[in-house]
Amino acid sequence: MFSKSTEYALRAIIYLAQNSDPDHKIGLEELSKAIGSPRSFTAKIMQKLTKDQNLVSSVTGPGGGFYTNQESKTRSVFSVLELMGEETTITQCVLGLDQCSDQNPCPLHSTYKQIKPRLLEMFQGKSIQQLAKELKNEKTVLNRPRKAS
Amino acid sequence: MFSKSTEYALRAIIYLAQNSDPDHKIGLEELSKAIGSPRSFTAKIMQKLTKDQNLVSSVTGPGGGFYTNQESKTRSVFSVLELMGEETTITQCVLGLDQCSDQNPCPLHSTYKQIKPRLLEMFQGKSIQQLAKELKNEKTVLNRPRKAS
DNA sequence: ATAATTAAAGATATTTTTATCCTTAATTAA
DNA sequence: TTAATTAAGGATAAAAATATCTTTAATTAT
Ligand code: FES
Ligand code: FES
Repeated sequence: MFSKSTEYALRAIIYLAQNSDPDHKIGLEELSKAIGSPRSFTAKIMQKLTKDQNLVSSVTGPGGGFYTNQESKTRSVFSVLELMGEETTITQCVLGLDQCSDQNPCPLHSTYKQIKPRLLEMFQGKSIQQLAKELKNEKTVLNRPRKAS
Repeated sequence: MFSKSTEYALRAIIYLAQNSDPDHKIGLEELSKAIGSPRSFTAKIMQKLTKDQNLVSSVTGPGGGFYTNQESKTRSVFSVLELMGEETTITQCVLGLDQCSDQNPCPLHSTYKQIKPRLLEMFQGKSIQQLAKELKNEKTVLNRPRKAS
């Protein structure tokens, strides 16, 4: 559904929401291993995420790393999608027409019209923190286990 | 949501379902203009679609072109997605984990679990012919109008 | 048979996405 | 102040997606 970059970004920020705070930062090494993403590529994505204030912060040097503060954890999952330029994945026309609207509907529009709001709600209605909590409570995972448990 | 290739494929097959039959074939020129896709690239996609029997047929030479027969029009939109290798776009884990299942759910799984069946139904429950009919009846479009009407 | 038309097939080209590596800058600890 | 650590930034590289062009094969009309 989303690009690898966005998948990594989502996994990374959820991991940080669960495991970091301003007093406990996570290094790139731990982070990329935890979410099962290529280290250097993840570095690039983190640079993008830290560009946007309010989402992910970082500090260089010993003891440094990436972290989320309390406020950033309240941001919606959708805000991550926006930052990664993936709103269109949900909002654009399924057949690729210039705009998805009731004005010039494609043949799939009337059906997609019913699903799109649910997809938006799925991401807009969930905060990063909520996902992190589910991770803790419901035994969900962020990495790619080779064998199912 | 889908790749350009898949978007073109869907638009093409819907156009053919509406405008072609074994006695009235559509040339690449008309087809690519009608759906607003790059001509040569569309040719490649059509080759893929004609490889699968039952979906799109073609004939070379004067009067030749692409067409759909009555049976192929009854196929589901999902069958096109399968042919284009896009089932995973819907079925795979939103966070990119190896598998999307209740076994090793990611933090978004419980929410996506409610939407995924609707997305599948959206494509499995619609035949190509149904979309072509909507195109005719409900004034839907397949190209990219520069100005909304 | 020959010429014209059309898709199939193959070769390339371009762009975007994904990924790695190397150098620099910031921070901390000794 | 020096050395160590860590992310930032820049330069490439590799792979995949998108796109174009040229040649070939099939079919039809003359
Ligand atoms: S116009 Fe195509 S999905 Fe809305
Ligand atoms: S496991 Fe992630 S969406 Fe199902």
